[in-house]
Formats: sequence, C-alpha cells, structure tokens
Amino acid sequence: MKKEMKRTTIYDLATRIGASPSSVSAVLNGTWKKRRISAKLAERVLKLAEEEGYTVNTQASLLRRERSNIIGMIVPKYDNRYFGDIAEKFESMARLRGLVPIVTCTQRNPDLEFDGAKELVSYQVECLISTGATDPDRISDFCQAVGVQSINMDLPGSKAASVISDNFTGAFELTELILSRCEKELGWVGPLRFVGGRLSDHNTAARLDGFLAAQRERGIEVPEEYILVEGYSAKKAEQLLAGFEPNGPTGLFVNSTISLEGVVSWQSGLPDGGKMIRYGCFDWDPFGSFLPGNVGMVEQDVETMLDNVFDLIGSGESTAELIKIPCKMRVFD
Amino acid sequence: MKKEMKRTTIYDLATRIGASPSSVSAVLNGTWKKRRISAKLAERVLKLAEEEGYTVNTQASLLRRERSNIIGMIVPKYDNRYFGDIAEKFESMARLRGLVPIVTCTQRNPDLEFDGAKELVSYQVECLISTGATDPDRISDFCQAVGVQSINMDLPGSKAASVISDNFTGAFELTELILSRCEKELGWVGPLRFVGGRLSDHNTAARLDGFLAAQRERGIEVPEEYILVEGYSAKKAEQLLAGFEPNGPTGLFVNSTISLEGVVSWQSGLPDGGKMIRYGCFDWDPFGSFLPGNVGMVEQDVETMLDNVFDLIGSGESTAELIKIPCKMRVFD
DNA sequence: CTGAAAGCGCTTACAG
DNA sequence: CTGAAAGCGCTTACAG
Repeated sequence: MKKEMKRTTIYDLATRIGASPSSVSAVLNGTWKKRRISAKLAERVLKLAEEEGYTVNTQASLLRRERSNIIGMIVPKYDNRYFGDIAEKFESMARLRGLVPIVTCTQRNPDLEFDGAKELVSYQVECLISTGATDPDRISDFCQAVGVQSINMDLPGSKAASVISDNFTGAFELTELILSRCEKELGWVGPLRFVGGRLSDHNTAARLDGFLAAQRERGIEVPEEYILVEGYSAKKAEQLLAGFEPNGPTGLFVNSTISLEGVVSWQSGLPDGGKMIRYGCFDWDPFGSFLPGNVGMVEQDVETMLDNVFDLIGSGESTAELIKIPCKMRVFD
Repeated sequence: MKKEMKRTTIYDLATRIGASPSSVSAVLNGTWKKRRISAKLAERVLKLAEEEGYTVNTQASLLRRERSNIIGMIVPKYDNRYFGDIAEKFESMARLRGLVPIVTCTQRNPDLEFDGAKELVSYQVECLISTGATDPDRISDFCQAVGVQSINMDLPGSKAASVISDNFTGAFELTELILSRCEKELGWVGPLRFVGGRLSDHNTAARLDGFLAAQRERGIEVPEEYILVEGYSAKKAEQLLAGFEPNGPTGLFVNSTISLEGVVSWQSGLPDGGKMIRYGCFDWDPFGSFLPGNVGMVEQDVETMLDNVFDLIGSGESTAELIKIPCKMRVFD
C-alpha cells in the first residue's frame, strides 16, 4: 500500500499526453464533443486515464459545478424489509434518473436524525428525503433555511410535501379481513385487539382509526383495554400480551412486523399453540405467510411512493401537501 | 424554495462579524484554541453561524484537507437481515471511530458493484469494504492502483485481507444439530439434502464441506443428487424441491434465508404440511424460530466481523490474510 | 491574538 | 480544434 501516493490528476494526464488540462477535463467529463475536441485526442486521454486508474476527484468536481445532482435520504433502520426496500429502491431509482443517491441510517435516534440531515446538506444535496423521521419538521425548517428542498416519506410533516401510505384504508381493509376470517374459520365475531405502535405516531393513529371504523361498521364495540399501543418492539408486544390466555377464539391486528415477532412468540407459548387465534399484520415480511394464524398482511407500495417522491423533486414550489398511496393487501389461506 | 440562493460561506460570516475568513474557519472547524483565537470571537462566530444555518461545504473542506476520513462500503442487497445489519452496524461503528461512512447498494450486479467501488474511490474514501462482492479482486486491484486500502467482508478475495464467517464449522455444527433432531424427534437417521447457494461461491463451498464432513463422521453417505445448489433465490429453491414429496422423515440443510423462503413455501404445500421434515438454516431471521420444522439457525457474528474490519483499517501493510469469525448457533425447540 | 496568501483538483466561459 | 485563466469554498502554514 503506497500510503502517501498522490492520486493521478488531470494535470498528470495532460502533461503525459501533451495537451492542456482543459482538454483533458472536457474529454473526461463528456463535454468534449461540444468543445469539438478531436476524437484522437479524446481516445488517447481515455486510454491513459484507464491505464493510470484515474478517477475524478468528486470533491473538486462538485465544488466547481453549480449542481451536485446529489440526493440524500435518511432512514431510521434496516431492521425490517420495509426500510431496506426503501433504501435499495431509492438508490436504483435515483441512479436511473441520473442522480447520485446517498443514504444514511439514523438508528431511530432523533439527534442522529438531525445530524444525518445536516451532514447530507453539507454534502450539498439538492433534495433531502426524510423517511420515517421522528421530527421531520425540524429537518424541513433547517433545509428551508439553507435553500434545500426537503420531502417527507412514510411519516408526514407539516413543513414539506409528504408521501405516505394510506394507513386508514389499509387498516380498514385488514381489519375486515381478520373479522371475516374469524367468523368463517372460528365461527366467532367480536372485537379485535390492536397490538403495537405508539399513538403519538401518525401512522399508528391513522391505522387505529381504520381499525375502529371497520368494526364500528359491523356494530362491534372495541373496549379501550384492547388497544395495546406502547411501542413497536417485539419485547413490548410480548409483554403486553403476557397475561392474556384466550380460552376461545380471538383476533389480533398487529401493527408492524417488529411487533409481530413478539406476537408470534407469545402465541407459540400458549398451551394450544394459539390455534384459535387469527391475526393480520400491517407490514410485509416474506416469512409472514407461513406463520400459523396469519390471515394477511398489508404491504406498503414502496415503488409508487418513491415514484411520487421523485416527481416532487425539483418541482419548484413545495407546498406541504400530503400524498397518500394505497397499500397492497396480501391474503393468506 | 429560494432556488438560486447561494449558501452562506465563511466569507459571508467573516464580513458580518468583521473578522477574517481564516479566523472564522478556525472557529468553525475547532482548531481555534491552538490558534489562540479569543473566546468572544469564537462565540460570536458560532452564534452567527447557527443563526444563518451555516453548514460547511464538505466538498471544499475535503478538497483542501489531506485526509477525508471517509470510509466506504458496498453491499449487495438489503433484502435480508444480514446485509441490513452489516450496513447499519458499519455506519454506527464508523461514526464511533470518528470516520464518515458511505454505503452503497449494488443489487448483486457485478458491474454496479465495480461502478459503486469507483464512485466511492472518487469520493476519496480512505478504505473500501467490499461486502459480499462477486468479484472482490477486481475491486482490490483497482483500489491498489489508486492507493486506496481495500478489505473484503463476508466473501473472501485473494488480493486484500478478508473477514468472513467460519462457514465450515458453522455448517458442521448445524448439520449435527439437524441430524440429532431428526433422530430424536423422527427416529430417523439418513442423509440430509443441501438446498440453496452456488458452488462457485466460496461460502456455499465451505458450508457444503462442513455439511458433508459432519455426515461422514456419522457414517452417512450423501448421494450427489441431494446437493441442490443452483442459486439463492426462493423461487429456485422451491423449483428444485418441486418434484419431491417425502413419504417419510427427511432432513434439510438450507443455505440462506432467501432459499428458506422457497423451502417453507414448498413445505407448506405438501399433503401433510411437511410434519416429518426437520431442517436448519445457515442464516438468521427473527421469524425463523417460528417456522414448523426449523430446528436451528446459524447467525453470523456481524459485530465481531466488523470489529475485525475496523482493526484492519489503517493497519499499514495489507496482506491478503483470511480472518474467520465463529458463528453463533440459535437452537429452537 | 489575527490576517493575507497560496492552493486543493476541478470546470467553464473566453479568446484564439 | 485547443489553451490560459479565473474561481468554487475551504484549510493551513506563515508572518506578524
């Protein structure tokens, strides 16, 4: 490892070729046709650059250019399919559009979240997508102050456009599915329990609304103590259910795959293995369809959400509009 | 959105404060004590910077500095816990060490993989970690040519140090577990099937070795047609098993959670739901423990692998050593 | 305690 | 078809 080796620059290339740095630069960044540089020169430069393992110094290049083409995203976690999928699709869709994506993971930590946003701004991002952010408005305020566009995804904010799932409708339909399967398979009609999430979280609140509305429509009253929302973690879900040993048919609405882990763990510890339980989950995981009692999952439409995000980018005036994307329902049998 | 707004620079700050850009710069980047700048000046600068929403221009700053502190990682996919975990822990461990992580996802595409590596090099990374790369040596060669350290993780290469799991031992132990559970629970002893992966892939080969060794030790001969390695995808695994309807006890060694999806799907389609099947999986997923017939999973020790990677960074001469990290066994019952 | 000046590696009008 | 020159926003010796 030649540690203190200086990287090859366009000056090195220019010297060795016997041309000017300007010409080398033009060849390397593709503007050489409009500068009418001879094809032979271009060819020689390209060949030498290849041989020397030349790579442009992005820092120098971006410093000089007026646009960075960089687009940043903060994401809370990679611990479930949803955010992993978002990060992955964001990267490939950005590249397809000629943009350079940078994604950073904030550990669901509000301070890291803001630090991450600042870091991306100092990379000169042209737009910053806050995904699942706990405090998107703080980020939007900051972005606005420095003239950078910001967009919220998954969790809405009030200071920038937001693209989120239609949580109400998804939850409504999932609730209907669980109810009808309870009736058909267990001959039971009754209030479902809602497990996981936090009421201060917009998505949980909207899903709970859909959950309640679907039952109200069937004349089912849901007791307050059936709403078990004290966090997302698997452990929390398991704790909340710990005392509960259903002695007959029951139904559960599980809010997120993280909570689902706890639910399934609780279920498998029941005397009868929870044979009389049916549940559905708002969130998708490929192993979900093989879990006993799972009647269906709501899959958020990441691709359409991102399509909408990209449409918003560079769309001039950004109002704080809220775009809701329908979810897909995965039904198991 | 003030689109064409110029960002605040240290010159703006200096003018408004009535100090020189040098002093402002020193205050902002923390070198001001050694430059013995007055605390009052420092305070005023910091306050104004805060008010103006100043953020350093990373491009300009890095261009001037001699070290970037940037450390890059390419990762194939975020479609399972393993790589998501790696990316996430890499980011936080890098920050803990005062480094700036950049992770890019290459879609398991060899060309994107190399492009990603080049992109990171042009960001002036000081070290590039190739995780699960299909052609790590190509990347190492490139890095060496431009004087950047490279390290392989998960999948080994021959041109740079590699930190990988001890696949042989993990597979050996998992095979023993499956065999003993087949015997205990099904009263059956016999050769297991190996499902998923690719023989050209170092990890699959090492795991297959462990798989065969554990059976050889017990005097079990594994027929060649029991080795079903034609790729990782869930669909592939399901296809390979499609014709197979065991009419008695059987055991499977599943190579990766991706393949596991296909296995479980095949299993759930069997007449008896696959009650007489026991299997284990080389790879960890939290839902795995709830799958019927799953006796255990091998969890790769991401944290220890990354510890080793970070120890290697900046460690001077990089030999192409191979560091094997023991896996953890998760046993279900 | 502080400032003037050089320069990091590029890009881009501008002038041939 | 090509080059000289300015300048992007910083950092860092160097000289007070």
